[in-house]
Amino acid sequence: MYYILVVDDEPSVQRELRSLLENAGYRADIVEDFTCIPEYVQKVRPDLILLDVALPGADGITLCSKIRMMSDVPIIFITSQSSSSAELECMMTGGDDFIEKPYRPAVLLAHIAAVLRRVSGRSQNKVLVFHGIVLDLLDGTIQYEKKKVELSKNELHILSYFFTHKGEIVSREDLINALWDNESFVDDNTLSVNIRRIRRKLEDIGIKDLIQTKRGMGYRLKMREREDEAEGSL
Amino acid sequence: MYYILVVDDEPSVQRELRSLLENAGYRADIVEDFTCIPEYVQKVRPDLILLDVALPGADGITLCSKIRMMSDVPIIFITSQSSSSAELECMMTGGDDFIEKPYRPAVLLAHIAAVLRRVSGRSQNKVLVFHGIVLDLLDGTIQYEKKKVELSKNELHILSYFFTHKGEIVSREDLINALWDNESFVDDNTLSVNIRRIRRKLEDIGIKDLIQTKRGMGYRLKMREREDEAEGSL
DNA sequence: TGGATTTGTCAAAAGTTTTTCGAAACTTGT
DNA sequence: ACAAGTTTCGAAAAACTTTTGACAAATCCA
Repeated sequence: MYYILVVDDEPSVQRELRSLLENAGYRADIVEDFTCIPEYVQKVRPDLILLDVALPGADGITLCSKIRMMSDVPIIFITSQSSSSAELECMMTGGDDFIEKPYRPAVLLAHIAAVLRRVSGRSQNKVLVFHGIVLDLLDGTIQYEKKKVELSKNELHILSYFFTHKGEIVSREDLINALWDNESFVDDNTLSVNIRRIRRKLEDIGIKDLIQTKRGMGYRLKMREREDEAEGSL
Repeated sequence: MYYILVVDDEPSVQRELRSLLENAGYRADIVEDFTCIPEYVQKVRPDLILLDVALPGADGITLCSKIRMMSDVPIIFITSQSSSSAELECMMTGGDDFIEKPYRPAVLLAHIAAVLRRVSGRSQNKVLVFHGIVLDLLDGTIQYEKKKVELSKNELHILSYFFTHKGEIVSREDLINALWDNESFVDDNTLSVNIRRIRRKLEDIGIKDLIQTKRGMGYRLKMREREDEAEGSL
């Protein structure tokens, strides 16, 4: 799970970014004490920094160059006043990307994912997120609030099917077709057992009742009341 | 000297970009035959691609995804009509950056430099590091805390594949393709044996459980869990 | 050429995951 | 409350994948 540091002074932006990032499966942290950010960065070692260009007291560009003296962490600048000379300065100071407000949340996430992809040595990030539950397709794991379990091939396959059909009722038949592509005549019960094993693993990490059964129809990922449209990262 | 491929159909833009890039110390090359760009990229191996989103015949986004199927080269999109959904699509398809026309030349150069700075760390690096384990590609050795072993060709190849796909599940098939690029029909078990030999050597220098097997899916470099309380040493 | 190293193959063993089975638990309609 | 149909559950068998050791083939290097 990637750890992103947000450096911005406006409370509304802070909240907005935090929820956006966390819903996209990142761990987000807000810094407010701008004076000792470079030291802080060195201490907590984030995977990426979102840095507001205009900060009260210190400006983002000097901050960036100070951070650069001690760390190579990727930095994405965020700015409200779009000026190409500001952009130039940001990029020359060691910034990795530059995004203007207002931005579409999904676009910001896409840029973050692109930078992280380059830096991490991982290829494309393939993560599906649902209510803070992070299903990592490359990794074959599912994570919820710091707890993580390994998934087997079937389990991963089933869960990814659910995560790409959030909230829909998925019929047993659909699942069976998705898993056992050709007709290999699996007992209908086989699916039940696979579901049960998934549910057990989910409980191990504190998720219960995620997969609901709709008797006679199939299964469904539980929709929670708090329904914010979070765009997943790539 | 970095080698940049420009994919754009307008002669004026071509000239402009060529002179801009060459004056900045890059080697620039213009492609016009859009149909076989992926193959061309694979052949000439540029360090970066500037890709116009709107091309006659083929669009930049499909082109990008085709290139991505065979190469990890950084791609910067250039567009004349600024649309956030186009930007989103570009970034999700594997693009590294997105720049709108009209741009200030210096800004474009700054973005190019930023992307190259990130990538150069990877392609030019002759050593790959992971959790204090140092894989020396030139030397053909792997080292961990003063202890070092020599690796054979296969072993080096496999390990470097893992080290460039940290934490991902790498399928046996991928590994086999990476090692025996032409179809020489190696026994599937051959890979297992090579893995075992690597594991044995790793154990000799005190590394155990680095290569995990995900049954039915492949292998994976063990990712360290991020510790929550960052114990910084200032 | 000859010896050492690396690489590929085989078949048996070890280990996991997946499937199957029957019984229990649950829903729904009458 | 009962019957009929679904779904869950635990345990054991089955199926499958990977590991292992031994050996042969291929390659490398003096």
